[in-house]
Amino acid sequence: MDQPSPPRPAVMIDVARLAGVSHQTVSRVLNGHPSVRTETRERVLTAVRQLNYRPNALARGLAGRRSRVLGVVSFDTILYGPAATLLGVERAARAAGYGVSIVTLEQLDHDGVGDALSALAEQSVAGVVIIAPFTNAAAALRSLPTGIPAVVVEAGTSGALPAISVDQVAGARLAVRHLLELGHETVRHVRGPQNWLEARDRESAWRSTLEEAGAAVPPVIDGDWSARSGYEAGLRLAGDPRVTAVFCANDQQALGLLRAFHERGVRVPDDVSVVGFDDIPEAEFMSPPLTTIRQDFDEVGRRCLAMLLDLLDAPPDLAGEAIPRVSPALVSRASTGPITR
Amino acid sequence: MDQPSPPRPAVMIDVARLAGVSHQTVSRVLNGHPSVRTETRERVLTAVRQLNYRPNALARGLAGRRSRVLGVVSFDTILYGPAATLLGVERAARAAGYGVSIVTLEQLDHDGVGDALSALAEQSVAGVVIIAPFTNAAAALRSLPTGIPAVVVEAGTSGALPAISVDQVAGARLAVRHLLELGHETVRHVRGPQNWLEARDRESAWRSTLEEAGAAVPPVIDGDWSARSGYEAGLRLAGDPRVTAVFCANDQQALGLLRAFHERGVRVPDDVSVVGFDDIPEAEFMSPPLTTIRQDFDEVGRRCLAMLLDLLDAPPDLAGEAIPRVSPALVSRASTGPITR
DNA sequence: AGGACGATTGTTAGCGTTCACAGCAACGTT
DNA sequence: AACGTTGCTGTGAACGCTAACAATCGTCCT
Repeated sequence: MDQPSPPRPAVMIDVARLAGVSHQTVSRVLNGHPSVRTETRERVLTAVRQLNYRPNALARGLAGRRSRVLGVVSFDTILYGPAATLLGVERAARAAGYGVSIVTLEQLDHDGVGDALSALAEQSVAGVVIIAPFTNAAAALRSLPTGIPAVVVEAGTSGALPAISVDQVAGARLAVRHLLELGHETVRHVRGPQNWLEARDRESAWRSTLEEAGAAVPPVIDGDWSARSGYEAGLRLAGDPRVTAVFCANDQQALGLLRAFHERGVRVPDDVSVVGFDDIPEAEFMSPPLTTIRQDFDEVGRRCLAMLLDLLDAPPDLAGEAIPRVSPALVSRASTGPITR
Repeated sequence: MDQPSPPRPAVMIDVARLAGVSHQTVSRVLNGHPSVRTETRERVLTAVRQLNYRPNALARGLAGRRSRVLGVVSFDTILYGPAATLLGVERAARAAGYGVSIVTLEQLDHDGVGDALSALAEQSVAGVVIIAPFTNAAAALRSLPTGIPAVVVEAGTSGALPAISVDQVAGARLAVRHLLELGHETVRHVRGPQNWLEARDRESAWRSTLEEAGAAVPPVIDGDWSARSGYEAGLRLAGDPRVTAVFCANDQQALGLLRAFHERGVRVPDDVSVVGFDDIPEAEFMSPPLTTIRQDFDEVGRRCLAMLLDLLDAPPDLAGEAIPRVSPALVSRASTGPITR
């Protein structure tokens, strides 16, 4: 506050002048180039501090190759999963010194992803993370403009692009096994929207786990991710005395289901056991507390960013790499119990 | 797919050559400058399409004044409010042709905001939206580097910077009045974390509404935004027969409270009425469905962006402007009812 | 001792745009 | 006929930085 700050922020040449060196030397210091005398480096750094100099990212990006900014294509950032993943990615990116530019898709379609991608390309992002796990993703991704390095998060079995995902199949299996082991003869499933890969994975793992166990596979019940869809499923299921266990594709649906059961006098877990998926912070405080499958979205974000950074350094054979999977875990709470009728 | 796409994306000079004009004319066409002959404009646009040219935002930002990218400083993007606001802002920004760069704060402190802001300044964003409604915000904001236009969202009574907010006071008043009108003699309040402006506003409005109505003001109960804190508050309150109405600072807390009441055999709304705040999508499916205060975050996002864009064109007297407030609404559901004991 | 070499620094040229300032017609004015 | 005006277009110089190369110096090797 002593000196009136200049209206125009300092630029590299100002630093150079103050330190008595050329602007290129300043650049070298800032980029950690090895061959700079220690004394010179000190002098430059002092000048930097004195002028409160911050390099201009735009100019950097224009002149150099890469732009210290990553793009993230996301979908419904109010949903817990995408929001948590976005946060994880953003954190990891910031830790690695990258800025993050986001584009939220309005709808899950081919063009949407294409547009988002080219909007990001326009901003010359160094790479992109795609958190848009819908079934047509692969196709849209092939239209990646000018080969920006990209990593897909949460996609199921993709293949075309480097991907990382929570192991949905393992998660669904945990849920179904848990219920079967409690003595339930079979398990109903309220699935998620069919254009989400996660929803498909969870459904097919539910089906195959039942089959493996020799249990009957009852009809699946449709739903989107909303509590409302769970509620509606619950109303339908409440009348059926054969139903003793339900596996919901996410926790919100489970909440709606619990609500419907409560309304209809179906007791949980005495009459019916319920399992969700995600372990949202609220799951523990539902009535009753919800048994669910926990996903570590932060880990997903970290791993995915590590992957992208690798890709930036060495953009090699993107084919055939195994998709790293983060393991989910069963969190057992009061909404599930042994069969009693 | 007919022509092999060139490895290097087209730049302005390529377009110019193809159209047989100078690069400056291309620039003029792209920026909608009036004095370009229609025929020339057509020729340029055709070339643009043919080469699939997209202007480079970095170069644009460097050369021109403003950079078609807005910064957003946010806090806990997993919370419903911030996530919804972020989405609203992002949508509005995209609609206005702006990209969005985000920085999520790890913790709510002065330095955090300062760092976030200078990280964004480094990227030469045209302006920033700050969704970090903590009580020290004003101070931190004054340290805005080099006067980037900024708008604050969700802040309470700020003053230093242009702001927009949901009218927390009106919302809390709606909640308390609703309960009083149902015949409750007074209303307990589970408040939010004290460093959030919203939490303070809701608490003080709760207090003043009670006072205005001549009702006793019982002690406030501490909480953060979490369901857990609501649960703990619920356990404490469940033993007290004088408690007939509770106003929670958000819906998650209300969920926890409902859980605790259910566990302790307190019936809602027969024994105690409960009101939340936010109207998260799950509120309708809690047991019982939650009476709450709905906030229109999308509207907040839109209004706030409009404000910022105004600021970009004319950065005038930022002092003393009244803070536009978005009105919340009461959504009455089964968790509240007339007093019965 | 002559020259090659490594370390350190400076110089020059871009990166892809926009901005400021010319040009250069075709037109009307005095 | 000489001179402003207006409408359209081109030229050169930024913007702030990095990349590639040149320059300088002291040191090491034969």
